[in-house]
Amino acid sequence: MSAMPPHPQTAPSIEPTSVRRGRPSRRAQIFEAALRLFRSQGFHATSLNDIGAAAGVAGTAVYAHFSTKQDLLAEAIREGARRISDGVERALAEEPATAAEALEALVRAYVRVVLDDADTYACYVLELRNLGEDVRAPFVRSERTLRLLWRRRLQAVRPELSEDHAQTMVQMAIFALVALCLHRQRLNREELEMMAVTQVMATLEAPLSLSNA
Amino acid sequence: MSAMPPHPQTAPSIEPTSVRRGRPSRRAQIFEAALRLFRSQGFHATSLNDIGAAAGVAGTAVYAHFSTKQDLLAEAIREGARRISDGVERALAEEPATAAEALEALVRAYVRVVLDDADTYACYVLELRNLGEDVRAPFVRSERTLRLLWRRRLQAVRPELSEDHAQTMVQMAIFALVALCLHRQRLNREELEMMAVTQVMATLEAPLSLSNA
DNA sequence: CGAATTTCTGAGTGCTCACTAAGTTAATCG
DNA sequence: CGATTAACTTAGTGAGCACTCAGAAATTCG
Repeated sequence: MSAMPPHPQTAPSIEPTSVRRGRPSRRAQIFEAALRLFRSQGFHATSLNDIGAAAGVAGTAVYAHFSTKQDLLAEAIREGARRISDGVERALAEEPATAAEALEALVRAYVRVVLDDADTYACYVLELRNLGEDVRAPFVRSERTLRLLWRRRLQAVRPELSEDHAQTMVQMAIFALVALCLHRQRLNREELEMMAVTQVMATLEAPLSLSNA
Repeated sequence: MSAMPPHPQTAPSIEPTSVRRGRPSRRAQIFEAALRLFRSQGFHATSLNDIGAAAGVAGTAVYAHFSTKQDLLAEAIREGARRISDGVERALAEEPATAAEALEALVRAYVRVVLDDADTYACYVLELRNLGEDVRAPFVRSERTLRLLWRRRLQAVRPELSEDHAQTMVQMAIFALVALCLHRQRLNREELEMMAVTQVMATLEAPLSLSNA
């Protein structure tokens, strides 16, 4: 049915400003510093001076590139949404043979975003509530659409699941991935991706009742 | 070996104040309101006026029961640590027959805390970083001890796992549970406990490499 | 090089918020 | 009931913060 949740806003993407001679522009430096701080300390515990200092400028220099602190967060979250959306879109294009493979493609798409853009994804998940209602709403909607996609693919594999069960399982699965972008893991990228996909798939495919000794 | 991580501080527990005629004391009302707000908005986004209002008093009335806003959070987290600790202690006392049962007892202990004290546990996990270094340190230590316990019990079931793999799996498992205390689920308590234990056990017992089609 | 524009700085400004102080209401108890 | 104490309120206070502004560097470009 629905192809993809639309991007909440057609983002100016990360680089509307002049790209200086080579290396990362100030804007990008500030943006990444902010992401890092938002993830490690949280939005409200991070001041503009903190961000400026981490990017090597005075706090007020941020205003040359972003209109407001919330705008900085909004752009971070927009970026997170974009990456998830892109990843999922690619997963949707795969046309897998079985329902299980379809689900796995989705899981893998998420895992890759989480591992490759840990700061971004952490903000996307944990700091969304700090956006003003108006800015937040479209992201919440697109999140809902994504979770619906997860649920459908899960229910395709396991038709016996109720909506509520599937919903809860999806939430647990997605949150298990959040663990990977909060504290850095000691495993290398390859191992992590493999393992994360496997673990999450195991969660989703587990029978509902205990079957052990 | 080590029986249990010691409670970071011998807490005054929730009720040192006079218990008024029946019903919850003001202190408890304030404490619960704070927990609820800390979970839903985060520590820094919650003002003392918010807390007071939610408890039916003026913001400054909080100071009659708690010395500082941080102290309120500290007590919330202390309570979370205490409940986890108690639950785990009870799980340790079970003397299960197999390693898998031992692991499951641990998982179940966590699930019960998460489901029964959602607000408390959410604060414990997500707001710990907002405590000052000095207050935070003992909690971080006891957390480390608990994760070590998880890892040992997991490795008892699956000796082939490396430390790093086991560590990451434990983090994912624990975080999957956090999903349950953030947004309220529509399933009833019974179903949730059953399902959560099953899902987490499935994660932990899944083979490391993909085995599907 | 010189002018135009962007980037950055440091000194503000006003607001919010944690916390204090002083006085009032409510509860406890002899 | 009257006195003592705890609980609460209203009105502050000071600090920190997001954000503004005017000018200084730095960069771009003719």
